Parts: sequence; structure tokens; C-alpha cells
Amino acid sequence: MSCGELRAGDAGGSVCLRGWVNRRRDHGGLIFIDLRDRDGLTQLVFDPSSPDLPADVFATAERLRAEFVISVNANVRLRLPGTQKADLATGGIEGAVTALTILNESLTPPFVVAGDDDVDENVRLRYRYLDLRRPRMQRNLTVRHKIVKAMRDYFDARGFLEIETPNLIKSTPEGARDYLVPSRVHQGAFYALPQSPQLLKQILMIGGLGRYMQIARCFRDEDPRADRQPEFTQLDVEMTFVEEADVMAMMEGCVIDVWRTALGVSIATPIERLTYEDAIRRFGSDKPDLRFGLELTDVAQIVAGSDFPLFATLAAGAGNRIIALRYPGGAVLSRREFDALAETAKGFGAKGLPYLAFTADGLKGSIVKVVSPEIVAELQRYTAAQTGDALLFVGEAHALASDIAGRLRIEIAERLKLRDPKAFAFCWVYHFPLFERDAETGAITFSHHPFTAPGPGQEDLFDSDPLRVRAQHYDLVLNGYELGSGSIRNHKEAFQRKVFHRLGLDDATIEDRFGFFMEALRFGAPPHGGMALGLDRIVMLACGETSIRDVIAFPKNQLARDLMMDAPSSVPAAALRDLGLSINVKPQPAQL
RNA sequence: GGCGCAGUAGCUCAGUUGGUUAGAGCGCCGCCCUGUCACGGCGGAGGUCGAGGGUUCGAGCCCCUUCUGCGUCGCCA
Repeated sequence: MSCGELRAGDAGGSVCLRGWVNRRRDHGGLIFIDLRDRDGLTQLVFDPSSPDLPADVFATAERLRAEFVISVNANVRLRLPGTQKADLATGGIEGAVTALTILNESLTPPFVVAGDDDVDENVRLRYRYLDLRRPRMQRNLTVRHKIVKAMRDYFDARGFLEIETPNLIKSTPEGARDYLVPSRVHQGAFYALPQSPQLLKQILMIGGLGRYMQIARCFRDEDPRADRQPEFTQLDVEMTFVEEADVMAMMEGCVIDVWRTALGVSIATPIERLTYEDAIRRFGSDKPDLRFGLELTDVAQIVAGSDFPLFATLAAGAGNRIIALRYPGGAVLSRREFDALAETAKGFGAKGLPYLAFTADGLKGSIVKVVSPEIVAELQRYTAAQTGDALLFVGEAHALASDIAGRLRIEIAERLKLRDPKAFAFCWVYHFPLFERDAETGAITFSHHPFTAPGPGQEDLFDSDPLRVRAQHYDLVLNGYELGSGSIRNHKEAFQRKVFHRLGLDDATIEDRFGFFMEALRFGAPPHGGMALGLDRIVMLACGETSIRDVIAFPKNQLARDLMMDAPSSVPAAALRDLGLSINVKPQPAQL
């Protein structure tokens, strides 16, 4: 019997309950204990006037403190009239204790476990076992379980096999930094922990498994963020004989099913689909937050003839964008506030942030003198700016302008509280470019991963204008977060080799790093494609949290440390000797 | 690696222009209390103001350095 189960109908019976002391209310002659387990709370009464309560039991009850673990025998009875508690599932009954065993005592906890009061995250992580007892983490981990179960059920019902892939694999170049594991048997050689099971799941397809899924742990040695951990979990999926639309439909069905069965929320279908180009044009991001409008408007044509040199120059040059961003109600901002907003924009890479404010008293703004009334009128018409609104202008090279305006769009939405934390706005973004130019080196690199196939009919462009090649690559986006990416993969060795060549890898390098995979492609590799979704982010958004640390039982902090275990840590010299390693940096003294 | 914010009691925080003995709520400890459920009442303990250095007659407060955490940029095929 658990602490959340008893109801009025159980009155008259007797039960054995075990759990933690959530709260005690000691009235001197009468003691109440709220007993807690994962299931809920049950009020226990120690009533010395009752003939069923031995005196020594009451004496023991006086010793009880928060987080003591106890076992009791109790008679279940209805609470006295007027003492029922409506907001508690078990609030109609109580347990009149007849026997008590203290299974374990507890030190005074560093924070109150009975409740979700704010506690410093360091303290929560250091004493994670106490934090895990609190309602928030119990709820979040329960939701996580339900989501994972819904995923497994969904794919099981559709003929997918869950197949485990190894965590000790081969390091392959590019992408994120690998976590490396030194080999004892082969000193000087290293395994890598998988950044994702990408090649393994493709080989499972080559292996004829048809439909694969896995709740897979992935490792990337990059700096953590609120929505990123060095180790994280993906729902990983791969299928043979599919096209883009098949995978998207399968994954869309999954998230709809997960939201319905695990959260009881129905998602509007079909999920909106945006091409990459449209997403950038309308929202300035390839992971647009569709919970609000505030779309970007291109105004180069309108302002081309203005006296503002910046506009005229940008409009004349190819590859530039001039974007107007409507700030509803922004006309009331002071000059100082607009300056601060410009500073924010500069932080995003803008050189400045010209603006117009349509106040009740007329037009104001930094460029009011250099833009003619006709152009202003046209801008107002085109952007649907109302009196009281402001227009912010971003003019830069196309990609930069889009990025800046996209970030400002989020900034404005944040200020106007347009991002409803309870809303779920999914969208697909697809038709990504296959390649992009590395901003620093200028070299051509892949935008997803090098196994993504180009769209049909794109082969000619591949040689003549690779940056314009469209990939069969799709992202699922929720509330401005990228939930995951997928693609149709190259299944012909010759073409995969061509992609590698295009990326600057020579045959020797291909052989060294991907030889096993290239060989597999030569043995009847079927057409295949798939997707991976970030489970932690999904659960985070489903729980209304803003950090994936709150949906992971034992997360790491921003320096990738586990504050409870104090990992990473040094190891004995003998362990290093076994591995043929020596350390050539000074050992860091323990900081904790 | 850059930028921003934060660090004062076990927890959450306040602390004025640099000025007496650094406070509050919760928690904890003791006593009282038979219907509470955030029980209540009375009393009490508890502080390297993250650390180091400096300015000053005097520093929680000002300056420098540093550590830690969070957010973010870089990074994240």
C-alpha cells in the first residue's frame, strides 16, 4: 500500500505504510505526520488517548523529524468532520497509528524537501537525492518516463526494433569534439563515445533491420548550456526504403502521439511546414518560434530611394537584406531605451539600429529626417504598423541581417510576454542547403552531416554551385528549440565519396576514418533515412522547464562537473600506467 | 576564451552616503500545546559577509586579483 492510494472507502481497514516524514505537526498531546512516498501523502495521527496506541510508540513518534524513514501500522479512518482536506487526494482519511518502526533517521536536510521552494542549484545538485524527493523532480521524471514509454509503444506498434548500439566506438573527424576513452589493451589508441549512433544505425539499415529505434545516449565534449549537456539522450530512428515525407510523417505521428498519451495535449495537425528559405525570410531563424507573429518584412525595395545612405547603399548591393521589424507598442520607448535596444542589436552583430516610432504626436525616430513621408507611409502600410508601434530596421548582408532580426524578434516577444509557456507551437523546417560556407575559413562544410543526401535533380548543381544544393534534410522545431534533425542518407558509395571529396577529404582520409562504412555501402546498401529527436529538450518543454538539468536525474553543471559525485576527478597513478598515459598538466586541486 | 548577472546564517533574501554589536522569514534546538495540515505560542543557538590583497581612522559596501555558479556568444557534423 502506498501513501497516495487510500480513500474514504478504505476506512475501517488497517494498513502498513512506509515512507518519509514529509512534515510533522506536534501538538504536544497529539502528533500528526504527513508520510510521503512517490505516490503521495497520507496523514498519520499518533493519539495517546487511543487504546490502540501503545505508550512507547508515542514516545518514539516524538523523536520523528523530517526525512526520517518509517514503517507504521495504522487503522484507516475517516477524518473528523471539518478536518478533511480537499486539495489532497487522501484528504478524506487518516491513519491512526498502532505501531511504528524508525527504519532510518536523517540528518537535518540542507533545504526543505516538502515543497518546491527555490534552492540554489549548486545545493540541489550536490544533494541531488534530496532534490529528487521533491515534487518538481518527481513530476518531471515521471513525465519523462511516460514520454519514453509512449515513444517505445508508438514505434513498437509500427514494427520498429529497439537495438542497442555500443558506446565505445571509433572517433570520426568533424562535428563536435569527441569524448575519448583510452584503451588499456591497445595503449596509445582511443575509443570515442558516440556523438550519435549515426553510422551504426545506417549500418543497421544495411544490415537489413528495416526499422530501428533507440533511446540512445550521446556524448559531445562541448560547453554545456541550459538546453545542452555533455551527455544527453536522443530518440534515434532509422528506416529503409523511405523518402523525406515518410520519415516526417512517422516522426510527426510520434510527437502527436506522445503529447496525447503522455501529456493529454492534442497538437494541431498537420504540423506546419516551412522551407528553410521561408523560415529565414519570415522569422530570421531556422528554428522559428511560432507562438507569436512579428514576422520580418523586407523593405529594401521601399527604402531604396530614401536619402538615408545606408539604405540606398544596401539596397543597391546584391546579397543584402533590409528588414523592418514591427515592435507593437514600441513608440512609447524613450530615446535611451531605443539606444539600449541598439546595443542589444550590436551584441547580435548589427552596426546600428535605425528606428521609426509612430507616436500619437506624430513620427519620431533616428531616421525621420532622411526618409520621405511617402516612403514612411509605404513602410507603415507594408508592415501594418499602427499608431503606437515602432519599426526597427536591420540592414546587413543577407544571412547576418536575418540572424540579427530573428534575435530581435525574440527579444521583442520576450519583452511583450508573447511567448506563452503553456503553448506548443511545432513546425517542420525542410529543404535545408546541403552545404554552407564556414564563416571563418571560407571552406565548404556540410550543414547537417556528411551523410545527408541532396534532393532529387540536384546533381548538376553539386558540381557547378554546391552552396545551392538542397538537401533532403528536415528539422522538427518546437517553440524556437530545435528538437531534432533528420535526413535521407546517401546509400551509394560513389556518391558518398563524392560528398567527402567535396568537403576536402582525400581517399586516404576517407579510408582511415570511414573505411568500414564505405565498404558497407558497397554491399547492397538500401535507400534509407531517419531522424533523431533530443529527448531532454522534449521533456523540458513538456514539463514547462527552462533547463534540461531539471529533467535529468543526475545532470552536469556548466563546467561539465557532477557536483554530487565530484566528477571528473584524478585517478591513481597505477590506472594511468595501465593505460600508458602520463599527465603533463599540473593536477587541479579539488575545488569543491 | 569573451560578455552579463550573482555569491551575506542550513535555505530564501534585506543591508541606505563607508560609521556602534550585520538583520528578517523559513529551517534547526529547548519548553508549552489533543484536530493540525505552511499548526500555534514563548525562548534560544547559528555568520571567515566566496577567497586574497589594497584604499581608509574605519570596508558586507570602494578598488584590484581570484574562485564558484547561472545566462549567453564562440562552440554544439
